[in-house]
Amino acid sequence: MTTINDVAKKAKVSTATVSRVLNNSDKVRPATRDRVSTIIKELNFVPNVNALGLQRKKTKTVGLIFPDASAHYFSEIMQGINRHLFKNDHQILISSAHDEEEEIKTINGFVNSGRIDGLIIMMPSARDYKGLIDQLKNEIPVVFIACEIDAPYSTTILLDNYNSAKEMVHHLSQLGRKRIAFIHGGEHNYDARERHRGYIDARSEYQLDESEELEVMGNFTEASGFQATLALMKRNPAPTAIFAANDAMAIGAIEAARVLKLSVPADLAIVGFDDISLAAYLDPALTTVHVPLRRLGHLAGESLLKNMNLDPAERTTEKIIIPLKPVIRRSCGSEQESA
Amino acid sequence: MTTINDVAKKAKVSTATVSRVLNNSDKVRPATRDRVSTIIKELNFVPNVNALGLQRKKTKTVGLIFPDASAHYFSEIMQGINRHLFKNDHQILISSAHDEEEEIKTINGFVNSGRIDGLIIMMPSARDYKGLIDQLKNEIPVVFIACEIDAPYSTTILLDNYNSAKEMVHHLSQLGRKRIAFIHGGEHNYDARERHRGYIDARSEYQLDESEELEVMGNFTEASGFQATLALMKRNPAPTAIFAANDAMAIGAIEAARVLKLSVPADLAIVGFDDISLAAYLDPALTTVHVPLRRLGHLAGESLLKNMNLDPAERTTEKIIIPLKPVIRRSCGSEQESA
DNA sequence: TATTTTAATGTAAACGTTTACATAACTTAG
DNA sequence: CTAAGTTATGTAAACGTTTACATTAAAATA
Repeated sequence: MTTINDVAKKAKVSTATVSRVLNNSDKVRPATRDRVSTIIKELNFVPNVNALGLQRKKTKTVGLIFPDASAHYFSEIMQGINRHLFKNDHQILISSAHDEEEEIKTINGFVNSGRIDGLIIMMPSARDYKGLIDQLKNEIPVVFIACEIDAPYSTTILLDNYNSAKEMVHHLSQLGRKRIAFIHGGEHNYDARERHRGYIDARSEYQLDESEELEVMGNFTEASGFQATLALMKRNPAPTAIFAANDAMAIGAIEAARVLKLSVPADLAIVGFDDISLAAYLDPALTTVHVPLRRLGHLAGESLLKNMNLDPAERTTEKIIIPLKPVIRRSCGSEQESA
Repeated sequence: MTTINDVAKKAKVSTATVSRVLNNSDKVRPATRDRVSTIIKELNFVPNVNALGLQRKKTKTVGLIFPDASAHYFSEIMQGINRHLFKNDHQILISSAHDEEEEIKTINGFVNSGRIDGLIIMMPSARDYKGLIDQLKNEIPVVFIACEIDAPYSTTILLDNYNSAKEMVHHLSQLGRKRIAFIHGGEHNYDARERHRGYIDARSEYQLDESEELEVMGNFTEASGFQATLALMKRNPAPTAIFAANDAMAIGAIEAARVLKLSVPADLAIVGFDDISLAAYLDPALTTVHVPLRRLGHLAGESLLKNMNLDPAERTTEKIIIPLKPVIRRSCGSEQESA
């Protein structure tokens, strides 16, 4: 590996001068600058990041902590983050942890080792983060994605799950469905809980059937949506619509309806949440809520970078809520069809 | 940020002793060790990675270069890699690049900046990597995933696309389909090309219709599968089966069949490739080829780590080909049904 | 041309670790 | 109790940068 010393020697200047050329700071005589630049290219010299990090206390790297489930969700968001950071010459260090304890350890390591300048935490299952937040406070800027955390001096980006869920239930009720079941995504998932909350509130607001047996727990997989639907259709009276907390479960629900020889949407309306790319290609095309994952990622990257360039004292506590749009297709039994 | 100096001072020892405790190397008197350890915990001291990297010339970090498309594919593989590396206390630095030039620059930066100890390159579209390989040679160990590269002293992990595609075509022909169309995934994608090659060879081997108009180009999206199918069904005579190079396009094909009022599989058999999680929940359930993405990632991580622990001189050129298994469901018109 | 001012370059310390080598503190043996 | 042998600890250089400060070279002025 070639170092700044090799360059300096070959160019017959001091390392200071090479450094100045590299950072095109100060005044360097054009002739010298050219000579040094040529040699840098000649030797394919790239400054050692460890030395840089040590000296500057900045690494141009941001950490990204994510859950080891929900692959689809995750990778889209990450692409959004990455694209923005890449443009701004920053790298991403990723880590996924199983449980909360492991996670806190990881974060601690990231932050205190001088490895990163900023952190994005995507942990829908996060609950008790007291210790963590104290850690972070004033160390480096943090962006939380879909976490229920009141951390001062950080950014939190949330989806407007609650209102969209309400809206979806409202839409179903307008279509005459009064007995709407809900397949939950998991108690420990923030998005799932919010969607559920929207469902519950909408039921009472729009005077729908509020019986408890219309709610069943799933885990965001097709299989769980399938099982949940089989269970739900044994209720008496059976639901006339099913709202699954994500598209995967809705797909399982559609398959279950097929097995039960129920026509969707005639006998049973089914709607999902997420708007995965193939939702439009299902039979029937799935009514769902569109979630702009790439944009979410982009916002996260942008907000983080902005805060990284700010004095700790200037940082603010920010909460960004991304509004979501229902996408009406056939599976809800609606006449209209949107793009 | 607390440093080894703070610890040393507080424990009234030299930094050397603290270092020895940290690396539990050498002999340190138990009493001293305890005292130092206590203070390390007390101060929540984490060694600075930049200083470590500078000194040790190892960063416990591996780079991961991936394409900015194929989110699903990518994130599963990454999870596989991550899980293995996390266990072995290594971090992952990711980067995705748009074009080849940008990519080579990224790799160059990664490698020559002392940022990483190993590199995993996932670039199905990679073609001409001469310059790159020369770069890498003997610098750090590399694993290529789904790249058509003959790089000495590195590991290449490939899917057995070719044989599985052949097998799938064979299966269709056994079911009496003689006019099998193919929806290509993209000329610049290694996996897509290999699947196509398998299709072509199978056609001639099993004496099927070899007309060129049975091949159409797609781009791995549902929409392209949809369009491709509409086009294919205008052929005269029309194909009796469609082999899509991935599941997303197969889903588009199924939707197209629906629009054309064709029954699948009765009028038209449709098969895909990948076995995404919802393939089993489609109507009809999709016959496809299962690709063990997590395992692929795991293998990549394992192989890389192994090579990182080897002397450059001891490294070998390795090529791992992962065999794939067809998953027979309803969409091909087969009687049998597999798990 | 000699002197002052300004611009370019060099020197060396600092960042936070590890580690070879030097030294100090114990043990053990005589 | 001293000398020799161990074992534990300390000192300081090294890793590859940046940068404050010192120095030298060039330009401007008298």
